[in-house]
Amino acid sequence: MSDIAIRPRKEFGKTIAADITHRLREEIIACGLAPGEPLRFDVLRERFGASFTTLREALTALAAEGLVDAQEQRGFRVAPVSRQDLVEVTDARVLIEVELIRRSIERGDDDWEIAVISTLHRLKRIEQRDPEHPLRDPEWKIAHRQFHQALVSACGSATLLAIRADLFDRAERYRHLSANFRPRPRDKAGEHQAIMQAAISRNADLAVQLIEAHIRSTSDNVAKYAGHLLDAE
Amino acid sequence: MSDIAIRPRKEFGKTIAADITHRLREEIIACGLAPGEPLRFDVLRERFGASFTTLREALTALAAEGLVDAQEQRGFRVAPVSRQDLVEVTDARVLIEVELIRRSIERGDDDWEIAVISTLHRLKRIEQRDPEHPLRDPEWKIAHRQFHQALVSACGSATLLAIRADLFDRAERYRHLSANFRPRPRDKAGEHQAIMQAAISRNADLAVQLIEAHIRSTSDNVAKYAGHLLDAE
DNA sequence: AAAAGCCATATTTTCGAAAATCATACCGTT
DNA sequence: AACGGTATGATTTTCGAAAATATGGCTTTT
Repeated sequence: MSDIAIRPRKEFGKTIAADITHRLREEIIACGLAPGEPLRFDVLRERFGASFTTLREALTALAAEGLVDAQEQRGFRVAPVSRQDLVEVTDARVLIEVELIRRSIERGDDDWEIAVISTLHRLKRIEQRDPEHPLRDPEWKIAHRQFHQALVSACGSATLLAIRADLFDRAERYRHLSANFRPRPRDKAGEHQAIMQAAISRNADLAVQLIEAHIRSTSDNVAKYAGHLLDAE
Repeated sequence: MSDIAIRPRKEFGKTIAADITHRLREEIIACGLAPGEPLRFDVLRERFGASFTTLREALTALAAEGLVDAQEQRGFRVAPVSRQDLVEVTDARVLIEVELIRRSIERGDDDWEIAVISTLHRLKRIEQRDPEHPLRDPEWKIAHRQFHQALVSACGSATLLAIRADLFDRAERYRHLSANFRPRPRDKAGEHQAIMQAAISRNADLAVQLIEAHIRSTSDNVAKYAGHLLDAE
């Protein structure tokens, strides 16, 4: 009976390094670690309970994803934010997401349609619980991510999906950055619904147009409500 | 006088991990480490003279670039090659490179033009030395990379340039893979010249068309002459 | 003979100490 | 006071031993 409720030191089957990478990623995206903040090993060691080298491995991986900034011989810090970076991430997302939506609409089968519909359904359910502050709900975040993931999942390119995933994470961090200052969410539910319908009805041009507007308006909102955080560096 | 000719254990100002990452990357691209080959720490330790954890950090970084395949609890191996992966890399390169060429042509200033012209000039000079086997010449590889880099350097997006660089490396590995079986290089010099002229004369449509043909014909050549290496896995 | 369990060995993964490097404060000189 | 150099403490980076995990062969059982 002694082993009840002992939290496992890592997820099953994973290395500690992979687990730390995951936890650090989530924390950076959620801005629990502020942009530009130095990531000192003493602090991380205490917070995550891992050794120097394991942490170093995790930070190296996150640096490749663009969430951490590695400064040779001077340690790591959370990747800074800036208007320029926000614009770059947004443009890159549009370029790639538009292409992947087209390919998915062209290639998607029944399973794809089901995935799109069901992930949207779950997202709506969760939104009904707390319509005011969806971003604060971890489940909403997951469901939102999964819906967008489902939309492009039939594109057929693991390579582009991996790139897309990294950009999505970087964009999500910006959303979190502005979440505390944004008066109230716009009608995302309606936008998601429209995107889903365009995709399922195989109207690629419309779906692409809606997705681009969706991405850009999210980005514009960040620039509008978190602008003061993007300039001061 | 005792310190003459002692090779420094690392490049100036860099960490050992960054140095090892660089050397491993070059070796994988050049197929000195074969696709799919297991990367055991004993062997790497001897070959690169670094410790477990330093090597691990390098391998983690290369895994994020798609040159190394990390298998949880079962070590690392050189990323395998396949027809599917070649197609994905090629398509992704076309998508991104086309966009970056357009942006560079639109935004490039005098310095950009000079960089394009001078990197092409150097490339041609090197090609004259050994017109038969350019890929075996390390200087040609560098010059070739720099010419293509110069073409897109004015695009204004560090984010997309970083993605492009990773894809370029992955594609270059496939070129090396087929280099030993390819009878003789096609007229790359002429293609590069035409691309340069289209770019400098700000003919975006033509430049894009030429770049896409350039990338795809290179990929087709790999599939043609290294096909036997892409299926057997 | 095939499958399942078990042990021994090979290999990866993690750790904290030690070395290397950087940042800062101090001191002497101009 | 300003500057340059140097010592000191803080922090990162590297290392090889030790722990954890996987692999392959051997034995036993069905």
